Amino acid sequence: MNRERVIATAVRLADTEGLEALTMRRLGEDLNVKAMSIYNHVANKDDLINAMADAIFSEIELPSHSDEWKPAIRKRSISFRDVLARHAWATTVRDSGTNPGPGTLRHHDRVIGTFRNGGFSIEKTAHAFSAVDSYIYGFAMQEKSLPFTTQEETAAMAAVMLAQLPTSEYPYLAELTADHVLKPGYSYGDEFLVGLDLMLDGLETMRDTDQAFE
Amino acid sequence: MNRERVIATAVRLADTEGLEALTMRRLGEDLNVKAMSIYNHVANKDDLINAMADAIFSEIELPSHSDEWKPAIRKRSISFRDVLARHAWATTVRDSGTNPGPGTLRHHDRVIGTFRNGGFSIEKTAHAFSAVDSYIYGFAMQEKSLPFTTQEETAAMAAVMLAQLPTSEYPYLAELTADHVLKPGYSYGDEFLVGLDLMLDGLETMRDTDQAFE
DNA sequence: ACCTGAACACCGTTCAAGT
DNA sequence: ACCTGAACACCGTTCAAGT
Repeated sequence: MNRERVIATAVRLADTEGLEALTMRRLGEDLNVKAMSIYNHVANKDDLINAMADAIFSEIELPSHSDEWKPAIRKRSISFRDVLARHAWATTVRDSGTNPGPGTLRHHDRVIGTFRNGGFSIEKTAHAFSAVDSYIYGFAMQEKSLPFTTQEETAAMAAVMLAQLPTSEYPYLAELTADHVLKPGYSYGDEFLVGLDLMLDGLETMRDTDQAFE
Repeated sequence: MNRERVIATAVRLADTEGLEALTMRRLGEDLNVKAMSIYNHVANKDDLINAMADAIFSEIELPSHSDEWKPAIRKRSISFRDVLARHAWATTVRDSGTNPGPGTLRHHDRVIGTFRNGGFSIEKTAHAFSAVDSYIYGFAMQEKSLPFTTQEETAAMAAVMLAQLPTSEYPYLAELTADHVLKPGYSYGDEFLVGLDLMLDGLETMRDTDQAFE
C-alpha cells in the first residue's frame, strides 16, 4: 500500500458512489485496511481530495505547442470536459487554489504556452485562459446538476416537470421545455461545443484586434 | 420563528462562516432554539440548502423584457456574478436540478424571454442560455477558489508561489505570474467582463447567422 | 515503518415526551 | 402546533500500543 494506491482507490470510490460515500472508514474497507492506516499516506482528508483533484488533471489531454492554438485548445477543452464528466465530484472541488499539484501546474503551463505561441500577448493569454476555463467548469457543473443523463430520462423528466409547471406564470420556460427539450434527439451535452466555439471564435477576433482588450 | 427566518439565518451563517459551519446544531444556536426544532420548518438539510439556493436566486436583478437583449442580459449577468461572489457557498450548490424553487423559475423565465424577444429562435435561445450561464458559474467558481481577494494579498501570494515554482519546468506559468499577475493593478475579477463581452458578441453574431447553429 | 483499538468531539436525524 | 432530551448511527482525527 502506498499513497498512489490510496488516491487511485479514492478516485474510483468517488466516481462510482459519489463524494459523500468517500469516508475514511469506507475508503479503508476498499483498501482492506482500517481507516486510521490511511493517515500514514495522506495528511488528512483535505490533502487526499487535493491529491485526487491533481490526479484527474493529469488525465486531460495536453495541448501541443506545435499545433495551431485553436484546434489544440479545442481538443484539450473537449478532453477537459470529458474528464469532468467522468469524475463528476471534481466540478465542485477545485484544488489549484492554495497549492496546485504537478499535474495541475503542468497542464496550466501547457495551455498558457499554447496561447503564447499562437500569438496571444500576455494580457490576452490571461483573458483567454480565464474565459475558456470558466466556461468549461461552468458547463461541467450545469451538466452534473441535471437530474438526468440519457435521452429517455430527459424526456420523461422534462414531461413531468412541464406538467407541474404553472405555464401561465412561466410562459417562456414552458415554451422552451415543450418545443425544445422535449423534442426527440435533444441532449444538453450538445450545447457544449456551441458555447466553446463561440468563445474560441471570440478569442481569435480579440487576438487580432489592437489594444481593444488590453 | 418560521421557515423564512430559518432560511435567512442559514444564508447569513453560510455567508459569514462558510458552508461547513452550517450545521443544524449551530444554526439552532443562531436561532435561539435547539437543533431538532428546525425540523419543524424544513424537511431536512437538503431541503434547507435547496431553499437557500432559491432565496439567493431572487437577489439577482431580473432582466426587463422591454430592454434590448444585450444590455439587459449583460446587466443581469453582472448582478448574477455579484450575488455568487456575495454567497460564495452557492457556486458549488446548484439547486434547480431536481426541483427548482419559484425564485429560480422566475429568473430563468425572464432570461429566456429576454432572448426570445431579442430575436433569438428557440434553439438559439437554448444555446445562449447555456453558454452565458455556464460562463458565469464557472467564473464565480474560479474566483471563489482563489486564495486571495485584495490586490495586496494577490501580489503577496503570487510572489510566494512564484518563488516556490520550478520556473524552468513551467516557463509559461512563471512568465504569466511575473509579468501579469504581479503587475500593480492586477485583479482577477477584471477578467469577468472580458469573457462576458466576448460571449455576448458571439451570441449576437450567432443570432444574425442563418441556420449555422441550429 | 506501518498498522490498529479505543477514544474524543463532532455530525444529521428519529422519536417519545413535554407545553 | 411547536419545542426538547435522549439516543442512534455515523463522521474525521489523535494517540498509545502493538508488529
